[in-house]
Order: sequence, then structure tokens, then C-alpha cells
Amino acid sequence: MTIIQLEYLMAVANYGSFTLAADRCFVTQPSLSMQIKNLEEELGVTLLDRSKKPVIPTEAGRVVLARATETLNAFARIREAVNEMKGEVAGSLRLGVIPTVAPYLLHLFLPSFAQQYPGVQLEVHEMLTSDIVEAMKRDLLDAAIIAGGTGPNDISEEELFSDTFHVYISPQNPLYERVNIRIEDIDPDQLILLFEGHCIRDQILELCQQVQTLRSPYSFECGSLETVMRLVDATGAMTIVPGIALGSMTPAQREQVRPLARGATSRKIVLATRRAYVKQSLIKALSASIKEAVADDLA
Amino acid sequence: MTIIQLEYLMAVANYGSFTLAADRCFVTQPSLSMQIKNLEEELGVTLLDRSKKPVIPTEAGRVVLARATETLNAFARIREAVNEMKGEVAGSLRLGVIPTVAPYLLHLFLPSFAQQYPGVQLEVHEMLTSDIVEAMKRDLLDAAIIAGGTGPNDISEEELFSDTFHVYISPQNPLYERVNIRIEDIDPDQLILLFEGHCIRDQILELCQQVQTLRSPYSFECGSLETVMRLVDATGAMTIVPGIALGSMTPAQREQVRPLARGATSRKIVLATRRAYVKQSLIKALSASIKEAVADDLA
DNA sequence: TGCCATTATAGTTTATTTTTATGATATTTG
DNA sequence: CAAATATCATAAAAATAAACTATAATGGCA
Repeated sequence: MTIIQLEYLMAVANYGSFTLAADRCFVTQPSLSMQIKNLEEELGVTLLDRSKKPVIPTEAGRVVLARATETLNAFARIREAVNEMKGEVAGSLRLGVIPTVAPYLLHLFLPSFAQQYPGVQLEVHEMLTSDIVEAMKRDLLDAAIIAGGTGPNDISEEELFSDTFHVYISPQNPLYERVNIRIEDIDPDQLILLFEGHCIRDQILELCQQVQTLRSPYSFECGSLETVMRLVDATGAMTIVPGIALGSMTPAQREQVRPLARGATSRKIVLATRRAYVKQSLIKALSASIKEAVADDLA
Repeated sequence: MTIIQLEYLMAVANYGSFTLAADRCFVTQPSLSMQIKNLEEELGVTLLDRSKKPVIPTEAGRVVLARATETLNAFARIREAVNEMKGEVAGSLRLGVIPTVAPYLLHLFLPSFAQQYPGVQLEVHEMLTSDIVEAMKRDLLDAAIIAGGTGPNDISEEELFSDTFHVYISPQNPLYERVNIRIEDIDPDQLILLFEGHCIRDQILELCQQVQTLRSPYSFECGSLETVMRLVDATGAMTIVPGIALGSMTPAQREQVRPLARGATSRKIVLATRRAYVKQSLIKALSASIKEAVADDLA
């Protein structure tokens, strides 16, 4: 039994396929198959049910996987502890970022982070919250930037900054002249939102106490805020945008932004990690970098 | 970084010597030295201070060792979990047994245990409590049979049986005709005990409220109860023997045994293991075997 | 300083792991 | 239903890693 065998086993369990797992482990499929076979022989049990597609662990496999996860975490912590002792921040970090944050935040901290920590290989994936949660469970992501409270309990959150909601409104809209807009003033039929899956959509609906699925005539499959804003302009409607997006708007777009009256109209943006995760020093560095970048941007 | 490297590192830390550690790992010294060197190179830190005799871990070494212990425990638990799932009790178990129990207990359970669990390789070491505690700390023993309450807190105890103290008295002694003997009747100068280090000595002294070191004319360096009993016979003195020893006495010796009056004149014999230790299924099997054997012996 | 014990290094052998090539099996699709 | 495709297993060769033997360097101690 070796660490590599455990890693291969976890990869197969995560990807549901020997071939794909081998790819991701940067070895050929026979190498991986052999190691899994050796592990099964040594333990005297079948760990994976190859008859199913995707390949799933047997009962024994699940037991071993649970222990293997602990072992691999403890193993990774060794290197982690040494790095921390040396004061080095190094390694790779796979980061998921939700689409309503990514375009407005990444450019703020990525360059300075990369410069400050040349030993860190940061891999950013723009993903919806649900995909992020799934990926973290399957150990395909080390951390993620999501809205606070939208993930499950076994993911711990560290607040990065608070993000206030604003109204982006078409000049043709009757409410355009208002200095600020109250939630009660918003006509749900005039509100264009991102398609389902974006957590900001749910947060806004909750804010408007429109818990049921909104079906406005303009409920297009808008994948980005930019698209939503263009659609707002074209239709005379409005939308709600996160404060983080304001910094990346053109002066003309900025003219169309109105503050939302009343408190509690904001979301917390957090750095989410699996509890008891190992790359603590990297995550600490990343968190500090982002907070600093956001503070600088506001100033 | 491999599991083997971590095992080698732990071995050197435990034995304080590359050569000895290599011996115990069943490899040659250069093999072990190479692996340690590779580990140090990969982590980029020196783990062992070779200038000291015995070799001691550096600060980085201590950090790595702490994590490595966790990793190796988690690693061992994988096999453990599989064995438990298969209902198999297999593996090796290094057991320490105190000298006042070993000669009277081992033959009771060892044969039936070996027969019932052919997959278990049991290695028994007769050792004093202090040596047992030290050996368990250094992971040279998996479990031990000791008197309850004589070990440190980080060792957990499971009671195996209660062992009542008796008086073994020379026929020449004035108290020989008594049916039972009270503690107060015992003349400390007539009491022969095992040499210091045997926990039973301390327990008896405490019983007799003779906390100070007893200095009878017969305070020889008696290493075994058998020797003490012969000395008792030769000098007309007496000693205190554990009940477990009665079963192995000759009929003539048995004649010289008197019960000790008053309660609380017994010790608990326990199976001690490091907390959070891994070989749970083996230890459970051993414990059950011993309890059964002791019960059978009394019947 | 020289001896003894201990660890490090070099070169060789052995063992293990990986790869390439290919075969077997199951699933999908025309 | 059969051909095509995808996926995992197996076999032999190549590459890599680990072990051994022999020997050199080092470090304490008389």
C-alpha cells in the first residue's frame, strides 16, 4: 500500500473512470489500473465496481476512501507545515469564482498576488455556486470565492468584503430620475435577472420577496451581467448589480446606477474552503491579498 | 515523499541512531540514510541533527515527525478498517507485560489466542511498567498488560480482571498458623519484596502505609516472585503475592498462602493502549481472549 | 593523534513502476 | 443485429527507484 495507490483510487472515485483518472494523474491508464489492482490484492477486497458506469466504489471502497482521504490530508499537511515553518508560500491552488464576482475582482488582486507569491500556481475557474460545491466535494477545487451562506455546512467561509446591491436602470425607465430606488418601487416585470443558478438571482428575488420563480417577458438566459445591462438598456427595464461591478463600468453605465434604499441590501463575498483543509498558508495569503486589493480599489 | 521515508524518519527519531533504525526497519544503513536524505532534500530542510549522540530531530524534524505520526496512524487505519469490515483479525501486535503478571497469565490465554486468531503475530515482551510506558511512547509497543493507574494519562486502560493480594508466609514464621493475616499484623522487617521498579512493590508499600523506602535485611534484588518465595522459605519471612500467581504454585507453596484480611487489597490488571491507537480489532480480540481465559481458570 | 563508532557516498544489482501495444468486454448506434 | 466505439485488463519492454556491498568521511573519546 502506497500513497500513490491511494491517490489513484481517489482519482477514480472522483472522476468515475479509470481513463480519465489516469489522465488527471498524468499517467497512462494501465499504470493506474495496475496500482489499483495491486491495492485491491494487498487489501484482499474489491474497491471499485467496474461494471457500473461511471465506475463507483464498492462498500469496502467507500470505507477505504474515507480513510484514504484522512491519510492524504495528513500527508499533505506535512509539506504544509514545513512550508509554514520556512515562511514560504508555495504550491498550487485551484480556485473557483462565481461569475458575478470573477470579472470585477480577479484583475484587482491577481497581478499583485502573482508578483508577491511567485511560488504559487493559481488556477482560476469561473463556475456557478452549485458546480463549485460539487467540485470542492470531489477535491477538484481547493477554495472558492462565493457569496456567504450559499454553500453547505461542511465548507467554512472567511469574509473577504461586503458587496452592496445597486440598481442599474434604463434612461427610458420612469424611475430613472429618482436619486435612489426603494425595493418596493421595483416592478418585478421590469426586472431582468441572470438565469437560474446564479446565486445573486436568488438573493435578489428574496430581497424583493418574490420567492416564486419570476417569469418576466425578458427572462432570457443571461449568463453575464454585461448582457443583462445591455438588455436593460434595450428594453427600458432595470436590474440589480453588485457593488463590485461598479468599478468596471463605463462612465455612461455608472450614470445609470442608483443606490438601493434601506439596509441589508448586500451580500457577503467569502473565501470558502473545505473544513480541515490543508493548504492553509496559501489560503491565508490569498485572503490577505484579496482584502488588500479590495480596500485599495475603494480608496 | 513516501510512506517509507516517513517510517524511516520515525525509526531514527525513536532509536536515536541511523544504524539501529535501519536494523529495525530490516534494511541496510545506506538505504535508510539515502531515503532520509531524499526526504530532507524534497522538503528543503534538515530534519535530523547528526552531530548529537543520540541523533535528535531538528525543530523542523519535530514538526514533520508530529505530522508524520498522524499520517502513519491514518495510513495504518486503512488496513485496520478493511480487516474490521472483513471480520478478520490479523496483523502483528507487540505486547508488553509486567513481570508479576507475565508468568502466571500468558500460558492461560496464549495457546487458545494463537489458535483462534492464526493471522495474528503476537510478540510478548516482559518489561517493567516504566519501560513499557517509555516503549509505548516511542511506538515500540502496541499494547501492554499493566496494573491499573500506574501509567500516564495519555494511555487508555481497559480492565481485564481484578487481582487480589495474598500473603505467602514461611512455615517458620510465627504468623504461619493464622487462617488469615491482617495488614497491621505484618512486620515490615519480615516482608520481602521485589526490587524497585516493580509496581506491585509500590502498591504493597502503600497498602502497608510504608511509603518510605523499606530497608529490611532481606531487601535483595529479587527480580521474580519465585525468587522472593524461595527467600521467604529460607528466612522465615513473608511476602505478598498476587492472586494470579496462585494458580501456578505447587501444592506445597499453596499451603503457605493466607488471605489478606480487609478490603481494597487488590490491583486491577488492565490492557493499556495509546489513545487513538489503530490496531483496535486486534486489541479487542486480545482483551476478550484474556478475560475468557482468566474466567475459565477461576472456574 | 589514533582508534572506534557512526554516517555518507559510489557503483552495482534488484525490484518496482511506467509505458507501449494489444486483447477482452460492454455499450452505443446505424 | 452487427459494426463501431469506449473502457478496462493483460503482457512484455523500458525507465525509474530502491536496495545492497564496499568504502570513504566524520566525529567523539582515550
